[in-house]
Amino acid sequence: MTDEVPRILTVQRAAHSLATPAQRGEAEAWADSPVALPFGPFDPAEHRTLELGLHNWVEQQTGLSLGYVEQLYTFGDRHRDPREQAGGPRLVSVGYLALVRQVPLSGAGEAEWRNWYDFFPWEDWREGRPAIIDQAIRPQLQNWIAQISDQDERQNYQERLSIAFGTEAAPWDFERVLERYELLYEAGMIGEALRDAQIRAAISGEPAPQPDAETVETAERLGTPMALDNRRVLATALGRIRGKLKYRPVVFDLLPPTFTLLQLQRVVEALGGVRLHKQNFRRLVINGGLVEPTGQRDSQSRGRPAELFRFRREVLSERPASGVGLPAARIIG
Amino acid sequence: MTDEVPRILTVQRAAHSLATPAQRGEAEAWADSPVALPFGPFDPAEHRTLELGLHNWVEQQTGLSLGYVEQLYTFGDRHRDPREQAGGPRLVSVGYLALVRQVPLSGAGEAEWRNWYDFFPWEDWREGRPAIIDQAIRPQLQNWIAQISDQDERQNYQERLSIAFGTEAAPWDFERVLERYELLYEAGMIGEALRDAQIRAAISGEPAPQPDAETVETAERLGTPMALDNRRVLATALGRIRGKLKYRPVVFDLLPPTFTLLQLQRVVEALGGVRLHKQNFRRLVINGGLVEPTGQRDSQSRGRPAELFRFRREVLSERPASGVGLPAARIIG
DNA sequence: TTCATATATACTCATATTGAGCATATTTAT
DNA sequence: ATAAATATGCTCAATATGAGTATATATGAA
Repeated sequence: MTDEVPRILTVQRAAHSLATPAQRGEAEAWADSPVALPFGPFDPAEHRTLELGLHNWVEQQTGLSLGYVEQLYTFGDRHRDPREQAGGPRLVSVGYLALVRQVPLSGAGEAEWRNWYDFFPWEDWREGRPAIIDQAIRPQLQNWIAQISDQDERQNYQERLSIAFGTEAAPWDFERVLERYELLYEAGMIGEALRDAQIRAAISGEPAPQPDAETVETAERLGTPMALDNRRVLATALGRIRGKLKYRPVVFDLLPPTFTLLQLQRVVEALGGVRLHKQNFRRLVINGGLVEPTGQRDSQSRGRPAELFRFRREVLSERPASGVGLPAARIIG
Repeated sequence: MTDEVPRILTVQRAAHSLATPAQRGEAEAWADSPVALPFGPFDPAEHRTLELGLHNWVEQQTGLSLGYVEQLYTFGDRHRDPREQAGGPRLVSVGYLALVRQVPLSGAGEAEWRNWYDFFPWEDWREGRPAIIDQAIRPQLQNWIAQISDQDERQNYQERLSIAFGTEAAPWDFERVLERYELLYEAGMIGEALRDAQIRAAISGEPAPQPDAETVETAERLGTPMALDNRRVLATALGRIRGKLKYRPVVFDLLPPTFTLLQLQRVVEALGGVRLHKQNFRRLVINGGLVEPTGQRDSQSRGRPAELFRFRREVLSERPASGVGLPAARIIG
């Protein structure tokens, strides 16, 4: 986080992952989306666990030491990397989500912090419902679904649309980041979808599809494309972290040891993509025992100085993780 | 589920996973825990996605067609399989959780349905707090922690104990299945821990450790051991499904198309390992729009016949997934 | 010095949700 | 006819949540 911008660490191109220089050259020809998530090969001989491999790799490449680390998902679909179709190896990636305080990068030099919402412009509701949703996303998705010939399939997509993007009756669910991304991809509205169509055509020798101007323009408005399926991985991460925000104290790894409640709130808001009610947020974290006052106050700010708080680790052993999961141990007749 | 018993599908031994007959023979010598989760090698050439590989494999081996499927976790630690230390290949497993209605098994014949709580006797609180917790688990864990020499490490384990098994003040958290299992393993109280110690000694040529009688007896009371780290995988699954119970309608894949509310409640209770308040459960699922009445009634039962309900799919598009995740789309000043 | 503005903090109040129990309805077994 | 078992309906207190009002304490400009 810097100011109120949630950032992700990106590297410049995917080509590093490839084993041989020959493959690398081949990849660069296709790499019209040079922005990628940091990654590295897993070396079974060297790394005792997957997570240690991750730590080592990130430390070495970026100088960062990771705080909270959580395994996200393992991606193994064919054609995640179009080179596979041309006889390349099958790529299976184990994605991790890690939270770090932003620091200057000392790594190989191609790493960069980028605004998370550059990749998902429709996910940031802090300034209100993003206009692009009703201007482009909903109508174009609706059109795309309408022209599906198979009745069952059409109905299925209609339901997915309702679930992912909400309806009049149903609100927007901030955790369904992946569902939204996948719909946009399948509808061919996302940059990666256009790119992958080109690649498939090139490989199979068919003529390259020519998307019309509106399609291209929409794709550009729908954020920065990434290498391979990295944006899907990133969508998974955003959904996951949003899901955890409220019932596991994960955000504290993004804050200094002491902080004001407004700072804390801003981090939560940035990740959640929503504005929260300030007084209620205060009540929640204080009464919930998540933080405790230090007695010191912050001097930097404009108005009345805010008290500095710290995270209360004890909360971990005090209350069950899920605010509303299964009921606490109680036996009822 | 049969009656009120949640069941998992097991196969008879782990040896099938091995590539060559030679390795297989070697494995059988070590396989003193023949109960394993069903599994199979992933064949990149044949399987378009990991999940399709899973479906094919299970269908072919057991005749089951899977309903709800969810990726659990990818396990890649060294020495998940002790053979690795003797130069065997590194094993990385992608675990999946699938829900199916119990049907007769038509597969290779070694598959079997087993009570989930045979492997985690301390997780089933439906008949009250399991006695083993206070008779054996807590005191022996406490002893083990007390004899740790390093101060920081001891304190860390003490905190993990509080979080995993609760304290006077803090209730038992039904979702922390994995944390509990891992503590028991690290403390050497679980069958697999004893087995792995033997294997490590055999490989390194050291004399085999001789656990005392109490240790062996406790391990036996702590449930059936499984091959490799399969019980850890299973613990992950139980924790995951418990976490999802309350805010995603996953249980319906374990029920027939229509069911009584008590049937539904029994399934939730079996997985959660708790008894629930009947009237409140009814209120929850009806008012929550999860189910709708069919107008028909059940005739089998003893007392007043219960109405048959069905799952309301529409609920998926009506309300945000998380009962209490991030707030619904609302912008507040 | 004074006041407008910004921020922090405290408190109120209506509404919704949850935990627990009581009461009634409808069936089967004896 | 009655006891036992189960289903269903309703109440009530406690707690949590959403939204707002009120007060406190700082900065910066007039």
